[in-house]
Amino acid sequence: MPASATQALSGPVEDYLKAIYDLERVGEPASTNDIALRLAISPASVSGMVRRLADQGLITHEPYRGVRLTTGGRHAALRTLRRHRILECYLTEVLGYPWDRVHEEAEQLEHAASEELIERMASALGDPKQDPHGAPIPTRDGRVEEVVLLTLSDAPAGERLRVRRVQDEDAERLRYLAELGIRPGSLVRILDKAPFEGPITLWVDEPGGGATRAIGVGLAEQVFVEIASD
Amino acid sequence: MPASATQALSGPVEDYLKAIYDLERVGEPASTNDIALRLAISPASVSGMVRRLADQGLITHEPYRGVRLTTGGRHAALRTLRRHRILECYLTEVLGYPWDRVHEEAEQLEHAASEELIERMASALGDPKQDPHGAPIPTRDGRVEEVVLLTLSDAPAGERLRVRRVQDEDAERLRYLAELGIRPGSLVRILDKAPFEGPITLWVDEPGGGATRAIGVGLAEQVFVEIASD
DNA sequence: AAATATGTTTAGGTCAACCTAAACATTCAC
DNA sequence: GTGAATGTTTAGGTTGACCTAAACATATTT
Repeated sequence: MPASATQALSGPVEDYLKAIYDLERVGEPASTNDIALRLAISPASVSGMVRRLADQGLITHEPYRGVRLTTGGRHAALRTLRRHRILECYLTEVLGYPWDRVHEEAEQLEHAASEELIERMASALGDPKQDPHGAPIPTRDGRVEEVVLLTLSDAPAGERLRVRRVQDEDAERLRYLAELGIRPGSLVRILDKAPFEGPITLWVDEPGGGATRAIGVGLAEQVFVEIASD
Repeated sequence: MPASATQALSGPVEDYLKAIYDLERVGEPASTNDIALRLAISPASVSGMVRRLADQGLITHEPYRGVRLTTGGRHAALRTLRRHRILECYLTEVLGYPWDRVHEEAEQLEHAASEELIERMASALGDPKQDPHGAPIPTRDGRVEEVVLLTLSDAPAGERLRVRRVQDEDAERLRYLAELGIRPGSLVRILDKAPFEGPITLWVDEPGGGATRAIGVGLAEQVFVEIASD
């Protein structure tokens, strides 16, 4: 049974598709365990859901080799992602939500908001291209340009770096990054990388000058940058 | 187990409580069948849910005599009602939703929106007192003034009447009423009530003059009015 | 007071989405 | 190429929210 038109999907199904999309994007096809870990669900439950998704034609599954989105599945995932990110934009820009609490709220609303609502919000915002954490917003017809970015932990020392995107899942982390002045658009320069997974020391440009900061590798892996062109 | 604090309730539970609140408001305690009819659910299913709600201390149930909200249950119902109505206001006033589609969208969102979101919307609107259909919005601490109103089908002929509220469940009905110029705030006068449940002829004041309209009793029962004081 | 109509509940079943514990398959290291 | 570690699936169970069909209780009419 191939996934044909835009049928309504349940909240959990949308969450699985989003997770699979994201895992696939990073590297190999998503494994049962990866999905389980990311959604905080037992591997056994994932096994069951994977079968259902495959039956619905949203994914293909080669046992022990992982799961891939079909075209239909990818479209469904991108629709949900669009909702999520438009909501995040709207909540921060129009309703004044703080950076770190937006993800959680959008997570709930994305399953309930109609296409019409999302499009009304999008127009009110002038069709934003990125969400508040720097993630690209898929278009109505399911296109995204996913740029491959360096993580701050892999970036070279000495160069001027522009922060492009940060992982938005963990509210506390986001609060901390904001405190350090690290958000999409910020300019930073790595001064030193301590060996053995040690802290990274960097210079963060700020309106009134700048500051030296040190962050751990774990946190640096959540920050995506590109080498500043100019 | 009495309902103490503000626990999260499932969507269906919130829908039951809203329905019971509304039925109770009109008259006698809500019967199993009334609830079933209103929610388009089988009476048997309602029986089951009623037991669960009673176990949770949200309602009291005297078999064959009906169901009543407890204080906790009433508060929960009013919280949901507040969400719903704030959402309706926000969707129409800020996002330009048409009158007749707002109810449906709010019905979905009310179960997903956090208290914080609702309060942010409420402040953005300047704490509205009524939703777009004229229904009063409960306050944060669970107060509503429910005014008893006449239906247009019961109202006396000849008097100047002000439309205060219309039932919002049926989108087509709403569209039709809007066409006739009948919405909260409109001024009307009954010219004639045909006998045997016949049509009601009325004069509807409109910006550029007014018009004579005829509507059936069924529709007139959905329109609440008061005698215009001035 | 019996018969009928109406309203309610019980019995038994389904489906989605989870769970744990146990069995099974694959890969990797030695 | 055997054994351990890792990853996946099956078996069996739970919960919420629904269903139909049948049994039961109350109310109404005659």
